[in-house]
Amino acid sequence: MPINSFTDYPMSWKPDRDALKRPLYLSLALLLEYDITNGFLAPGTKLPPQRELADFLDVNFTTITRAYKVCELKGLIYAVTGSGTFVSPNAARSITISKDKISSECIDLGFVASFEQTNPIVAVAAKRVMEKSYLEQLFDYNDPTGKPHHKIAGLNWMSAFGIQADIENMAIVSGAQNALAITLLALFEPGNRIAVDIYTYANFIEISKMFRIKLVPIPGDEYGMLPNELENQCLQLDVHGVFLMPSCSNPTSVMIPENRKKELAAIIRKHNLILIEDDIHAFLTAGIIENYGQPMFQLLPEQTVYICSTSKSICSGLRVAYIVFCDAFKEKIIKAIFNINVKTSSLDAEIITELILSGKANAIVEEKRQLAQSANHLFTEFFPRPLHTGHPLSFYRWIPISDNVNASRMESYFLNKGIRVFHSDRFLSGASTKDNFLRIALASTNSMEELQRGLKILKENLGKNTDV
Amino acid sequence: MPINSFTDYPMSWKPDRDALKRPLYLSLALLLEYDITNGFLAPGTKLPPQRELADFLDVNFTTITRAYKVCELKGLIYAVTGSGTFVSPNAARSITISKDKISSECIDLGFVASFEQTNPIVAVAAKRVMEKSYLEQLFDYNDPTGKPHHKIAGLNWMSAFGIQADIENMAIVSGAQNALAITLLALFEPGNRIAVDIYTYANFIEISKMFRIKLVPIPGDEYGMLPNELENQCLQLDVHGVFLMPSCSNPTSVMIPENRKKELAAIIRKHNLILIEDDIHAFLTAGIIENYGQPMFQLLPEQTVYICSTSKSICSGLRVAYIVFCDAFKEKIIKAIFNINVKTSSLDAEIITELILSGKANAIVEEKRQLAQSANHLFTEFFPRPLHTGHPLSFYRWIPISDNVNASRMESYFLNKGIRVFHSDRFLSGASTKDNFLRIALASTNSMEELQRGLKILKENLGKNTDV
DNA sequence: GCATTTGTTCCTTTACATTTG
DNA sequence: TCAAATGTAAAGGAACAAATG
Repeated sequence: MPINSFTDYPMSWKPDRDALKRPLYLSLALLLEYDITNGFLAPGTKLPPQRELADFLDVNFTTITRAYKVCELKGLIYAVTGSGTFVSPNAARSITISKDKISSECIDLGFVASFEQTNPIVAVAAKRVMEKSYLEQLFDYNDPTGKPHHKIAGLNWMSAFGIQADIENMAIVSGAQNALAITLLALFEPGNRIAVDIYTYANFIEISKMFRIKLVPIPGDEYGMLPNELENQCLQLDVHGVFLMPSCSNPTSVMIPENRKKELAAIIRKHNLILIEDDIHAFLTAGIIENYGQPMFQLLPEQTVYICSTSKSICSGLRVAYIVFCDAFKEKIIKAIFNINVKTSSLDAEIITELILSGKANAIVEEKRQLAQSANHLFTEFFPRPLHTGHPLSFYRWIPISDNVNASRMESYFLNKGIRVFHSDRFLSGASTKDNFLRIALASTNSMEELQRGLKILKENLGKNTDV
Repeated sequence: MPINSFTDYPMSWKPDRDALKRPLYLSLALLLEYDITNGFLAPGTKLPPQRELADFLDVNFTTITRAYKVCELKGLIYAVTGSGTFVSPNAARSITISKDKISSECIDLGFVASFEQTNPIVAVAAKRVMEKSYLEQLFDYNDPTGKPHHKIAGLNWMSAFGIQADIENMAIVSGAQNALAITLLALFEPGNRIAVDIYTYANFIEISKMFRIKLVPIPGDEYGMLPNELENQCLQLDVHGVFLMPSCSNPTSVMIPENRKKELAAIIRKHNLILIEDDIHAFLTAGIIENYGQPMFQLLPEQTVYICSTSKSICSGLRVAYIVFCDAFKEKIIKAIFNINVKTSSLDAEIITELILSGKANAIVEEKRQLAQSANHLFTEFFPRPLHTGHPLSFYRWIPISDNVNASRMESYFLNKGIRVFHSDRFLSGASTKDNFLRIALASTNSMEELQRGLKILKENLGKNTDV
């Protein structure tokens, strides 16, 4: 029975006792989900402590634990022992980022495309593929993990980034996101934990939610995730994996230097984590950036799933990525590939292969690099101060902002001004922070002129958007 | 403390008490998984009852419940209230079916391909696509759910099967299996139950396991799933969905007649299930088979996810399927598409579209139908008696066998004889049965002559494979 | 620095439903 | 027909761990 009085300290959430049906915990979880998705409980709201709410509802406190857990696995709330339970920053909305649904008058500085101006080169390669004597063999079920010459071309391509692997330890999949889905399905289970940067790839956050995998946010500095912070979490929690983009993290554009990679690798090895290394930006880094060494896969080949997509470097529409793994992961990953994809289109893989073998892929990369350089140069003209560290050729920039309205309103405000930008809350893997940033995509406009117009709008309206 | 004596009635599984660590249930689940995957516990073995094992290990019986549940969600075991807990038929091996890993001397009557002899027509269409003025636009991130003209062609294609839908209620995905993965991820949660035929599509069983979705086997007859059996299960359990292939079930080749569809639809409506309708064989049925009416989607548009792959009908290597859904499912499905695929290759979709709009897709279908007719005709020459009912143009046949050795040994036996066939155990959604069948693929050989050789080997060796 | 607050984990208790004989 | 066997589901209890003040 209730023993406290709640009149003096009203609880942030008072579910209707009479609305509860058996099973109590599910009924309660549904009520909570309803109130969050309908905006009655704003992001960041502290929910009543388990024992207090249990007292109020006259149930055992572990019933509240269960109800809260259902919502936590859906990503609606998060809990911190000692502090309380809070509504997630992105609880009420999907943060999935895609090219869909944006008005044509709007300049897109949100979604990160890949300087699509290079696609005429792809068209030429596609036409050359049509002359192949074995063209028809690209249209059947054979070679579900990739034809041997596709795989060899992939290994060849990745060797420039420092990857040494055998044809037996790789497969062709349909893009980096597809590779992440496959990896999570193959090697993780619902309830497993993966360590990530505090700000990380939004679609990785979303797919983790969908697979009921918990993310453990690890603080970082200008050189990336902090090894001792990772170690702390591993000592406290049962962490199964870690997700990193060492060549150029998304969204922060942080590049992890070699010594930091080694420190992180030591922790990852010590705690036997599975490292998911998304190296989609390798082509902007390996052989380009001074002192760049090698992917972390080479440091931890037995514990790493290395993902190398060609979407950003070669062609975004063909959906081809390479996934590299050790023998221990092989069977599980290939099974997941069969169950999610059956196979990746051999035609798409053939065109990518043609581009690689003919050297045109390198020409594309060179052109994209120059476009990236120009775009970054343009960006620094608008935002000259050293607002950030990060990769000099990044396809996006990460800027701190003083505006402190909520993320949705911020994004809407800029949409109304004619540009789409993404607020840092979209990329939050855990609790809200005081800091606010914007991620500005540089690779998605049709021209530098359009990018310039977009950046102008951004600069003119930054800082004007502050609540009380 | 233990109160019974176990010497007289030895338990089928006696885990080592001292090997248990805390948490007990996880430790126990791991032991069980190890003993099953390493063959110490054969498929079909009855495990000790929860209370008996609890007594033996001196723990509470719900601790056993939890340990068993972990293994059940992994598909290793299944439990029947009142009867006991049993090792699953396919616990120790992956039943995922793919084109991978088969020696080249072997005639493949296992994996169901799609009479790949029609692929030269696809090659011609691919070349024509290269002449399109908008070719380059097929290589970017745009239109992640499909370009409008791709979708319109898809609706056009499906209209021949009786589908009426709006362009807003469909998307292009990368094949039927991909569509199933997307549907399960979008609309179901771990622990949910989906009703299926006792024998069902093996890769659906596998992906359900991976997503921790429980399958509820429903008995059927020559006209498909029995409505009253479905109703019974819905009354007893919380069933969330049902998976059907009404045009031609895999592996049984059963075609559901119109009145049965209506009866099933009534139950599905009454219990508000989500129907997953895999209509990959529509092209062999709609407009071909007498008295064929329409897909179940048209009976239950608000509750059905309709999946129409072009892999079997047009081209297997291009990985294009259409997925049709109501408004209520739309947001979730599109989010799942973004998180698993980002998008499907627009080039692949364009080639399929070209084939459809030029009428060549119909020519391919006509050729495949004729090949299917020849193959079925050949089959009946070898197996003349009415061994089965089922679709007359099916790409595979389902035959009862008297041989009663276990599934793996049976398949190995035939592999040694030079043909690959699949035993019915691969397709079991639940408990083992006394009956044994083989699924014989007719659409995977390079020629009718090769099929004939394969069927000859099959016939010569059937029935010779019986233990004791 | 330690008591308090708060969340986590897992085992136990209780009630119940189905199958079998 | 009904009791026994067997599995299922939810909620309670107890011990623990982290963060707070």
